[in-house]
Amino acid sequence: MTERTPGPGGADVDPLRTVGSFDRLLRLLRRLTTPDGLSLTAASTLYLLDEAGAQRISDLAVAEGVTQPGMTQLISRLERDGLAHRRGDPTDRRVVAVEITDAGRELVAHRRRARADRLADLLADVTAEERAAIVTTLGVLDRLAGPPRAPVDSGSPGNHHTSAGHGPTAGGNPSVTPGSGTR
Amino acid sequence: MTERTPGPGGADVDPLRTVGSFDRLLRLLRRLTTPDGLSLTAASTLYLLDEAGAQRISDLAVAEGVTQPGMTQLISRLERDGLAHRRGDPTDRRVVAVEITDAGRELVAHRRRARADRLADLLADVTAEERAAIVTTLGVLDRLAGPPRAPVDSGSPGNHHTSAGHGPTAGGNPSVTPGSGTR
DNA sequence: ACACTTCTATAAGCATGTGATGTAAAACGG
DNA sequence: CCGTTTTACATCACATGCTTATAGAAGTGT
Repeated sequence: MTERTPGPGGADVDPLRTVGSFDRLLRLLRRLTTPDGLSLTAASTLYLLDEAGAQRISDLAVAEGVTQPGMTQLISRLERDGLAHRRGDPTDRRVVAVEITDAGRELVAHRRRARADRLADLLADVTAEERAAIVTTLGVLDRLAGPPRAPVDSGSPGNHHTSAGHGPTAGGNPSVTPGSGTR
Repeated sequence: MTERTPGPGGADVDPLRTVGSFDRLLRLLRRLTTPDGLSLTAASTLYLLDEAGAQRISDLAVAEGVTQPGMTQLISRLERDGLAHRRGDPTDRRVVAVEITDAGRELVAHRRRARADRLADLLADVTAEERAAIVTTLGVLDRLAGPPRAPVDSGSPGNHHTSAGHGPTAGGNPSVTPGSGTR
């Protein structure tokens, strides 16, 4: 409420100021990582398994943006901890379907609750108006984070990537196949 | 707990839905990590050095939420890469003042620009209304992420107007002294 | 002078990621 | 049907970035 943003059509987010906030956000996020001993990737993977059901390793790797060996190892760790397990696919014996276990589901649920509580706490200090703004912002984030956003060349050339060089999204496509392709 | 039903007929943030968005945000963030080879902590530390000037190692450790040895090592890496350097403090020869170098400053500036550009790109797909909402949200974040600067033990009693009772800051206080871990 | 504290460094270990390779199963081509 | 290629996963060697435990040097108090 302190800052009444100018009306529609006008002024904008000041990128520099925004970047500052972004830094602080990152610092904040780094802190609330894994209250329960799961890495970000591990947690995210578990969530995915919980929501979308069994998945093959390479798909998980793509979804989480890590390499296939990385995902293999992550799954091994999850399996070791009893949160997921491998199940062979009878129709194609190369693939491994990874499933979340009951323990995993429980952990996910617990985490989710804890996080919701925490958020609720934080939101207690926030006015209704601000809350509305947050809801809107989250919607935007959903939009931006949801679809992988078609890469550069597929269509309109007007899309200039400023930081083209080594895209931050460079990791964006770690390419699941390390050895076989590039080279 | 924290049955935060926002009172006066305001728009409500549904914690569960919010948590979902939060997950997606995390996934997004993990991807845009370090386009230029810096870890989150390294980047954050550099920013701090850039903004606040020379700092002693233990202060940096507290500020970044890592242990003192961790910070010592991080500084060694930054030094190795020419982004920061140690400078002895003549008045107290135990301490080491860490300073950012010109190269470090340059990198920070570059990163900041790149990030601003990227943000600008993203914001291109956002309506003015949504932008306003984002600005408001960022303000909230600043408020929430900014002050909690006074963790537990340091100094003045009665200082804790922070989230004393219910420690949502769960992992939040690694504390510079190693011995105090939960576990 | 001596014990105590403070600040940094070093050592050893763990978790998590990468790239290069190995290997079995499936898909293709003749 | 057999050989080659592709696909899907695993394994190995290594790098990073943390952690705890501990050492050691420099201030402080008595």
